[in-house]
Amino acid sequence: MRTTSQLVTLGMPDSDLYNIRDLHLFSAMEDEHFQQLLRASDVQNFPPQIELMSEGDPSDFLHILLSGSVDLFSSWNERETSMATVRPVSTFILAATIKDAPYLMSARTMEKSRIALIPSQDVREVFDKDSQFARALVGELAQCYRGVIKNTKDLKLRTSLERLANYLLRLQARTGGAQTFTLDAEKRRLASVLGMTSENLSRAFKSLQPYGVTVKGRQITISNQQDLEGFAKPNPLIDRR
Amino acid sequence: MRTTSQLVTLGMPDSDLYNIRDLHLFSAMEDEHFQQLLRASDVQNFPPQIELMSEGDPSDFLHILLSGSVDLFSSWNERETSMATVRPVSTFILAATIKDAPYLMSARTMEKSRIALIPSQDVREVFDKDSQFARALVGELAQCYRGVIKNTKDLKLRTSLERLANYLLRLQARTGGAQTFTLDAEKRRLASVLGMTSENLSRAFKSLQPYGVTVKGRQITISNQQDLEGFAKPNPLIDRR
DNA sequence: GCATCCACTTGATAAATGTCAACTCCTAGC
DNA sequence: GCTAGGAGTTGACATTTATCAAGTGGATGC
Repeated sequence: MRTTSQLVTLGMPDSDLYNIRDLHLFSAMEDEHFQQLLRASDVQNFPPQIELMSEGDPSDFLHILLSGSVDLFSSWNERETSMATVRPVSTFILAATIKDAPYLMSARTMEKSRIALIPSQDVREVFDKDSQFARALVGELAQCYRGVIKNTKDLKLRTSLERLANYLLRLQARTGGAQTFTLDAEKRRLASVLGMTSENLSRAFKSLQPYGVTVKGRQITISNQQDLEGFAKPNPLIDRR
Repeated sequence: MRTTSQLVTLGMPDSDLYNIRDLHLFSAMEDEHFQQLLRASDVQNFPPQIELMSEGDPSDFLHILLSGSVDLFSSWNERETSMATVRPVSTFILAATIKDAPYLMSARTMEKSRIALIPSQDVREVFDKDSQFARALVGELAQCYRGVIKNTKDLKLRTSLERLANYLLRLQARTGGAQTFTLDAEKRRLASVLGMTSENLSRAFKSLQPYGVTVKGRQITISNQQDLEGFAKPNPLIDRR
């Protein structure tokens, strides 16, 4: 009987293995299949600002971000927008891998990042023979789908100011709920994520001052929680992530 | 051995059964499991403009639209937006059913509609024991996910005029590619789907006249395909549906 | 055939958002 | 410490989009 710890012989540090195995996506699958995935896979370190893939490329690898952070973005007609931020430990471009379809988004490292690459071919093979893995994929994809739907509601139902206010409330909750917390990205990226320009974001922060929002560099303080929530009107069907 | 045609005893017309069984989602699953789903299910006819579910409701039933059409929409803070149109034969609110989570969207019939309702509980039970069904779910959800991502790119990267132009090109392709074709919904719904107001849509149609678009009621004519495509710059990573 | 209704359109105006250019301020590197 | 570069900000202005109010026109019903 093999155990996960023996897989260290594959050249991947134990901690990486455990982190991956602990992902909901991989936790229930058969050990042998998990090993098949890892045998074929590769862990690489990337410097910041490296483009990992371009939209339209064939999806050769399922990516798992082990440390660092990755920006998923998309372009059309000389314009570019940030679609999402990937934080460790999680997979990305799962749907393209499964459907054997081209990537819909490009990806670049935002900081020094450690990424496991699993050949899409192997993911699909294991998907065909490991029904526990297939079931985990269903949960993962349903979750992703609902996340994107929430994002669409945010975009279509709210102004940029309202999106910012709700973003701050979500970030605050995610980082522990303290009055003061720190933005997790450059402001220009935040602007792009929220679907606005840097200039507009800058002004939006000012417009939130009357609701008790103070900005100092990347540090945000919400001095009047009630006030901001009264304006933002957060809604679990949009904001619970 | 039971065959699908014997299921007529369940009270559902043969044609409905075949239509459902033919959906990619149900085509590979075991017959016995398919029967379990149908035994518990119910087919109902709804008049137009009936609200089938409200966002936030627990997801008690997987819905399958057999005929008619359904509008999926969402509200926040007195505002409302159309998220998608369901056309037969297809399922909707699959992700909520699978995750046993509240609906993220509301649904209403746009015309007289025939809908099969399968208790979510049964869908999840069959999902647990039928791995072919689980695999089909993966494909379906990945497809849905990619669809919403494309929609997000459309919203974030294009102006409303560009969205309309590309929408017309997609609709034209979907309805056979002829120069003249017919809008499949009221203009005010189309406006909402495209994330704009009726008034703005009306003006947008006018702005497309120089590119050879003529509008007469619901009938659209694209007299200069090249010209319109030159403006719309359709892209498979956004527009191929 | 006429009245009514309702989707759609149009015009005037306001609000939201983007663009461009100049400027501030911080920081990395020498 | 000084300088260069870049993120962020600000102001002036343009564009896009929404809002409100008043039409128009086609379909329906009596």
